[in-house]
Amino acid sequence: MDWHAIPSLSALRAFEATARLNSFSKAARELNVTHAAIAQHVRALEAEFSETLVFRQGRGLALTQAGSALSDHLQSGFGEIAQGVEQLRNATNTRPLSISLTPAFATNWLMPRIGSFWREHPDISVNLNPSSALVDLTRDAFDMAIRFGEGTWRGLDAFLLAEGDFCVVAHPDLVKGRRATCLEDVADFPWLLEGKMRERGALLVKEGVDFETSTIKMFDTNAMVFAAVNAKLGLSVQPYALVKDQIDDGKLALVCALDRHGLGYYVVTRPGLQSQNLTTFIKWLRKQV
Amino acid sequence: MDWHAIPSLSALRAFEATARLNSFSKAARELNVTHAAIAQHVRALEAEFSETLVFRQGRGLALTQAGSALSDHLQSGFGEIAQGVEQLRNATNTRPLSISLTPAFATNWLMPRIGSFWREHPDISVNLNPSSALVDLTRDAFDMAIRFGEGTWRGLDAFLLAEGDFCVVAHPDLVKGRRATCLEDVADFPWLLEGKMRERGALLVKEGVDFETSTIKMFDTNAMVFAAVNAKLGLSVQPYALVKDQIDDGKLALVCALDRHGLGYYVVTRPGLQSQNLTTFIKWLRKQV
DNA sequence: TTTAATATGATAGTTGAACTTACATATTGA
DNA sequence: TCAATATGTAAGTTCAACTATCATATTAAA
Repeated sequence: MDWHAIPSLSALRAFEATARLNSFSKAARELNVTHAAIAQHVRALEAEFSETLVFRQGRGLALTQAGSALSDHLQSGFGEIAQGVEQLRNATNTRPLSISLTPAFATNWLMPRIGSFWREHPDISVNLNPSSALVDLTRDAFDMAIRFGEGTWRGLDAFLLAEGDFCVVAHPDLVKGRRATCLEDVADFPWLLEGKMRERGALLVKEGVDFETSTIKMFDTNAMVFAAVNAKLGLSVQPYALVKDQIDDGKLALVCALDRHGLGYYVVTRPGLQSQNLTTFIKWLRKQV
Repeated sequence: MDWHAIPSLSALRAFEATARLNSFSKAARELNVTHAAIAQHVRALEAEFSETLVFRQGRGLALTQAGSALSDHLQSGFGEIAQGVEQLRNATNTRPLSISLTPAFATNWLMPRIGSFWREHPDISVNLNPSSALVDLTRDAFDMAIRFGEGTWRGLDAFLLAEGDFCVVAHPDLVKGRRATCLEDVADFPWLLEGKMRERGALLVKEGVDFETSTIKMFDTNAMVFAAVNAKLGLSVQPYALVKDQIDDGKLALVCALDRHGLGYYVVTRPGLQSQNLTTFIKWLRKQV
């Protein structure tokens, strides 16, 4: 593309409208300017090409051969551009919201609630991508992510969705008949830990748990830890937000809460303007907490 | 075409270059502006669409899916426009010069000289359209006309190419042995007149010719008048410019010159800029007189 | 023919989109 | 760690684009 060969795009736009409507005045009304602006542009084009493009015919204008030829190309070219712009606008409004989140948060927090969003906004489709891997919102075309952390991600906006305070939980049957309100009460139960989550182990050490004398069972995923807890195999450390629902329902027993440590689940977005659909979804999210 | 749906064309142009070159800096150099100007345009587009179009990748930039889709349309659209502009520029420089002139001037003045123009400018083709009818330079797509008259045509530029002084000519054989330097000397010869040219008859009356006592032969075209003169049938009134060459060659005899009356052959053009080829042709014309 | 409505023609004056300047920050390769 | 080369951002400037205005041209209806 040699941009030097192309005269003022505003002038070409003015001429395109003039050619299509056979009138400066009509073109001016379409482009929301005065007829003088249009006429100046068209005269400038004629000077640029040393070629008459339009001439007076009665009340309006008619195209010369040269003007007609140029107009054909302009209509086709600008049409293509308009189409591209149109497609982009449509795509922005109709494509599914793409959201990256951790599998545990998806399973234990979002899935039980997402039905309400779908009922309220049946026209907005949401594409949930559970993955522990960090993603680049821009490169991987996610509109939003829900991440566990301290709330600081370079170059991204984030706000706290749910506190990340950890707690110890067990199956109600397992601790039935026990006081089970502090760690000492359940010191004889095995610990069920996800292999990757070393920080949760460290947290327990800080709470006075002695791994030398405790039984420890490791699992690959948090989903397997939950399955083990439900099988009454032992105790698990989980963010309170993830297990609150099941505790309230009596499906899990809360053994004890651990100290706050400043972590939490954050809604992470790209800075700047957000699509209407994303704004709607985030508003809904805030209503859930 | 709904121009309201299309954002700033300058911004689209900036984005097109950015997308093609994967760099603000390169786009800026191509468009002869600073990188800041390009960046502002692209950011404005992103805000307009609420959609990221480019993101940093190493030293340069990469396109998002949305950016890539838009870029495709823009390249195609702007390409079409560039092509139209290019064709128009080429057409202006390569299409034949189209010139309207009177048949008599073409035959008697221009044709004997045009060979020299073709030799000097073999690349410029000239389309001569002999016609007595007045033409609209713009509507009929003529670059230029040569017309006989007073030099004032509304809305058109004109300059005098050759004086239009009339003279009386005859075949040399016809007036051989006569003094033939004034009208009285040849009062007994017939007048050969073109039917339409009543003003030339009026001119003769003003010169003292008595049509009551003279023989008059009328012809439909000036070419037939010339043929009749060459057949030694009588006298003819012609603009001096048209017969000067033949008088100099001895092919015609000049009987007498008539009074000046302010008419002449004019080069008539549209006001404003002229194509290079037309300028060249007009320059050559002036050299011939 | 006159008048009213609606065009284009032309130009001096105004304005804001586009641009430059300037400095900060980020990435890469030597 | 430094030099080279990007992008990020904001304040300030400028000129292309636009408006306002008046003149002129065309058409249709009175």
